[in-house]
Amino acid sequence: MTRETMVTILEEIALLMELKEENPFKIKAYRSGAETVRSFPDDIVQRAIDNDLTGIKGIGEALRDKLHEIAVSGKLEFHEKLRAEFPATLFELFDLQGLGPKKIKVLHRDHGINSLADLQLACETGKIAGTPGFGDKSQLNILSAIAQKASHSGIFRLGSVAPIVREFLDLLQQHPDTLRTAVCGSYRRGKETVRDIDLLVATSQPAVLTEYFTTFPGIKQILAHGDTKISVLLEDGLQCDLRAVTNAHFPFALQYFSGSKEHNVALRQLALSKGWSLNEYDFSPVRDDAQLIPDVYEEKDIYHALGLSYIAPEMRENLGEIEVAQQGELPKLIEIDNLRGTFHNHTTESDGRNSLEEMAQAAIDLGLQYLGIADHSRSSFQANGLDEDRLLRQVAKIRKLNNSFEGFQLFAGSEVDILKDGSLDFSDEILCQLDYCVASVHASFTLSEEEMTKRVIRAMENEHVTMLGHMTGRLLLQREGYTINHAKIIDCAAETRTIIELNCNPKRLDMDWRWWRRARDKGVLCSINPDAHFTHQLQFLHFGVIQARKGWLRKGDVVNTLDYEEMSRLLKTPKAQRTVAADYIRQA
DNA sequence: CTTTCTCTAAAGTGCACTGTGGCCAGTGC
Repeated sequence: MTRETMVTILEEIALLMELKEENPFKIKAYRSGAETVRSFPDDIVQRAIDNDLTGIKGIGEALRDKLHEIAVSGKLEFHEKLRAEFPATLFELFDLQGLGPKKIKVLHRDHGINSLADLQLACETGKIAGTPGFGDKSQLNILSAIAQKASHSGIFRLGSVAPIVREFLDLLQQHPDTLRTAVCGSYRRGKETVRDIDLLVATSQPAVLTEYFTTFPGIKQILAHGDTKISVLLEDGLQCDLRAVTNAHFPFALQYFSGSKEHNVALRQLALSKGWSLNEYDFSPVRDDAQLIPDVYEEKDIYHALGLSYIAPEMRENLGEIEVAQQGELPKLIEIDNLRGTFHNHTTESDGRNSLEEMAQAAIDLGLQYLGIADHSRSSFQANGLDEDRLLRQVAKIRKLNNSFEGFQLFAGSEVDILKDGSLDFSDEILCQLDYCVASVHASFTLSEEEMTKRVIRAMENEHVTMLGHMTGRLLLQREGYTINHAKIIDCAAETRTIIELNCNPKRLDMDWRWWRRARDKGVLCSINPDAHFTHQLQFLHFGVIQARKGWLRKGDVVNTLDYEEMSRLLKTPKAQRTVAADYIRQA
């Protein structure tokens, strides 16, 4: 019995109750109960077994008894009965944009739709249009939502595969015949989404290692199993390949399988110019006048042999990195250790799940010198946004709490909504009482590109807007971002000295890495922000640093590498005069 | 279903957008 089982059952009950159109507050109670269980800072399973849940906020009499039943027996009769009323495949429909419980219920009841496949067929044959509440447009929208979902199948977010990669590398490392291990592919390059995991192991016993790999947890199906390569499908549909090579071939295999394909093609051309061919095993001479091939022990030796400085995997997209490496002018990329603090974090005051004090302690534990709090503003009702009174009380609380820290400080801020017309959710009189402010779009996503760009530019022109939050609002593999003219926003950020956030939530990673080089070259500063709603989400910083590296950012391009004193000074400087601060950080 | 300065009773995020159907209902944030 695990905590996850308890959470899953409660969440499924909520979904089923939605289909049955139960009292919405009842449904909400199950959802919040699930969230409480998920983030409970103690052994909730044991507490449930002992029936010791009384007094936990969000868990009343009914949930207490149900959780006890789950913890003791592994299942819940109430849940099983509820589940028997609907086919399990009906849940697939909840992933479709635009379909909620009410519409799904109608589709199920009036059309016998039980699965995604049923729905697609019904739409394609024109059976849905004409149903009360559905017209031609709805039918088309459903089809495009289905296509959208299909286009995401087999693709995974960097953040969701990271734990599996860590676990598998660890298991490989434990084997006595393992010499070296590495993860390659798009994961190593830090792409925001990946299609598979490519693992590599150096060993003199390749067949033993590929056999060992079959015992790894979570494998659903073995797609191919040879002596040096094995390919498996994991339970969630993610494909994972392992290649076992000799220690001598390891650097070449690592380089080759890390890609990108385009980067490797360019590299091979470079090798040819020296009279060598390059593949996943080694360099070999292809002409009589070939230059002498140097020894290769590590991946960097390959780059050096080709007359290049070592190119970090994140940069290997053939976007100019080879030319720059030839000139020996590769940027020294930012590293996680360079960060001194971070902004844009939530607490229980809005929709975060940890208190101000817990968030501060977590930041201290990570070794940060400062943490910026930025709870939602009043217009974000869905996120329990703060009104002026609550915000000012929070500011006062932060000021008081700051007296109790040594070598650490909180910055009081707000994630203020950018309203439809580009005005802000709080007046300047309120904003000027904060240490900083992140401005973000949370509603009216469907404006035209021109209107959206104008809207955001108006917000950035405000003296109190320190930084722009998640540039496009995208949710990777889930929702397209709103359309906005990145180039114009970047220009405006440079002009107004507004910092642009690199939101590290693995679902967002927004602004996209493809734009950062341009921003950097215009002199725009980046703030790597976790958008943490839990203490453990401060660890998202790790993903943000990888994206920053993909965007060629250096320590000096990232504002939260400044120490507390420098950061404090920068925030107190009027925006127009921050040129100096920006130059200063650049030299640092 | 849970909480509560109405504690055996009532209140519990509110607005914008879309499409449909006739001025509303469902969805998403």
